[in-house]
Amino acid sequence: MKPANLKTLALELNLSISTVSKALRDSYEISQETKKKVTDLAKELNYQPNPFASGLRKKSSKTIAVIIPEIANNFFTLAMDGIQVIAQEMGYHVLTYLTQETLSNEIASINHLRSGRVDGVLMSICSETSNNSHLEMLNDIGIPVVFFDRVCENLPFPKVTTDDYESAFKATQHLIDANCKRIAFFGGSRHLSIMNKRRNGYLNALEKNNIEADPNLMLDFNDNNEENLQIIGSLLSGKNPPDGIFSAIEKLAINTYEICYQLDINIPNEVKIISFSNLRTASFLGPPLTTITQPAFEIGHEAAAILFRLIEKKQMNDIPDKVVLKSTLIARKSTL
Amino acid sequence: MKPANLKTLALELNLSISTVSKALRDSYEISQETKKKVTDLAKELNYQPNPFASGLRKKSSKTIAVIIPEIANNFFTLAMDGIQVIAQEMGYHVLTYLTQETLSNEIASINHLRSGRVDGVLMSICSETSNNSHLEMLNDIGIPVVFFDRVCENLPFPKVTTDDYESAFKATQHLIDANCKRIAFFGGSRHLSIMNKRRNGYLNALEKNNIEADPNLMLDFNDNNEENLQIIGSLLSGKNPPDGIFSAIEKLAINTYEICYQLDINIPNEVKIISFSNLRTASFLGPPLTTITQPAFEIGHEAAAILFRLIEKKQMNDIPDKVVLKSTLIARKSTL
DNA sequence: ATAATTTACGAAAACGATTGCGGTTTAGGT
DNA sequence: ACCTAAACCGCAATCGTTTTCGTAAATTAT
Repeated sequence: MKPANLKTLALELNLSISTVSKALRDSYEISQETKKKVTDLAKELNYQPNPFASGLRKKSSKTIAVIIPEIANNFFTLAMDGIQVIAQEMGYHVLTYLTQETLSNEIASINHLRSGRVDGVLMSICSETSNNSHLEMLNDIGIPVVFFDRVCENLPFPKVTTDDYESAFKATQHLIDANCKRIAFFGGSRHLSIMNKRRNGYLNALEKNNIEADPNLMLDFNDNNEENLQIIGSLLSGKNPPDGIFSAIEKLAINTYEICYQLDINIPNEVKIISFSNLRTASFLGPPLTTITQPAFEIGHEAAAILFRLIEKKQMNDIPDKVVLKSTLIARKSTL
Repeated sequence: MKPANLKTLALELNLSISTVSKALRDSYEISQETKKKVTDLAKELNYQPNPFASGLRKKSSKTIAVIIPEIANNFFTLAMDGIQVIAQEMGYHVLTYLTQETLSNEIASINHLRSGRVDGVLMSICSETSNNSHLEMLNDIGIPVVFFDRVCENLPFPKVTTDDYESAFKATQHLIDANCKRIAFFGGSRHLSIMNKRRNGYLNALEKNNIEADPNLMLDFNDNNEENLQIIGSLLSGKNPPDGIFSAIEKLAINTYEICYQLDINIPNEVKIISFSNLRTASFLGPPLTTITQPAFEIGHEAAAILFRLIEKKQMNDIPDKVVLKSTLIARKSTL
């Protein structure tokens, strides 16, 4: 059964297509009487405007794109939830693109958006993104963009993040306060500004406590899980292992648990662990994991809220350049 | 900067719009020479066909919709990953709609699809969905649909699920083998066929072992987390508590852990737990949780694969009515 | 009663890509 | 030299909606 269109309605009501269109959009040019007849019939036939036709004509799609590295990740899942909630409220549709931490995918995704498919973009860059010529293209296109979490610092788009530096500082201080002497940092790609901020927070906390940073304890991990397990394994089973670990990535904390279980290393007695994490089961791990928990839902929600303001060009005056939402340190047994 | 369109290319090359269009679509009517000139320029100007224009004309959008109850759920997240991977491969875009377990949202989402916005739909129904007049509408529209996990049995769409009955049977048998005498079943909405299958697997396993089912031990939960915690709490702290729990829903198992921590109930000594779950940290919980793990990624991937076959009308002969992928029982300490 | 508005609607041109059809050129056959 | 057919390309309609503009009728003002 073909869906009803303006022509159908117009024919049925002996009106012109343009009148029907205007009636549905509540134009002042149309009488109340006619409007009622039109909207009634539209409801009866369950008329939905063809999004391609109106998109073509109006050059707006009521659709946004979300470009993220991965979805099977508690942070991004929660952020996505925050995005979806407000998008649904505002009557927007959400297209998702996963880059799988791969630059070529990121470029391909952005290329899809050149054609006006979406009215705006929410984005968290992938770990391979070092130069940003493809991101500058977003600027050329002139489409509203808001970065969240993994932002690109030197681009003129609003950014929603958490207080990475401060949180990392606190996390490290927390380990120091727990009497750790050799604190390792588990980080990710050096291309990501959030990683550098977290690393700096770690370094400055060490410095403030007159602890010399040991390069052997600062590890950068990539996306290869097997390799990461090996690296952690050899660190923990080697000589001079750390007695505290600050993981900037949730996955690495879980990997560490796995290795500790394998090597029968006691957490927190032999090594304490704190990690950036949105794991809902952090409290029920063996032992419960001390976490820095980002307000992931709120980050997504806020980023989307800003994007919609940009798209609808309302309150353009108070569009913030940066929004920083605070993470919370939740102390649990893994650092006791 | 406006994106290039056919007119731009045609003007630049002194060709007609139709020639350019045909050249890009590799039509036999166009000479190799011209094709090369056109594709070269298209690449140079980074031409992307306007999706609204071609969607309007061709009545196809290269887009699919995924309608799921929630995204902050390990199963759906992984399924989503499986869907995205194949969609990206096939050059399709993915629109996501979350119903938040609410029927009205489900109806609203489906209504959005009446207008040809998408070429196909992947769907897992929400727990409030009892009657399915709105789903039958999908049939009227004539759009390809594939159900996964939470399927609607009496609709003529392909369904991808796991072996819910058998897995539930095995799970219950596993508890019986672990010497549990009073085994509780934690389920969800009775509207969902997968819940009924899991409940039946539980009941039949009891029956086969000559254990009489105790209605007080069969609990149906809704989406209210606080309430659920209370119910579990009063069950476990009441008289005649269960010595084994089979949870058909991951969230309820986590809730149970929370209550056990609160009430200082020892798992597995006082109560053993097994749960349907895609928790990546199941092995590291205190104690590690015995799980029935669904092949979530594969379910999403397979459902999407079938949908694309339907959309592209290829191999229509061997479109399966049902695909059942097996879950695996992974025994861990919570049932030791 | 006539002029000036206002109200209510329709005609038609966009938006950009696709495609059937018709037309022109070129090559090949006789 | 003429004819045929293949190769190559452009015209124009089409998809459904939006929007500008024009205009008749109804209302108000003079």
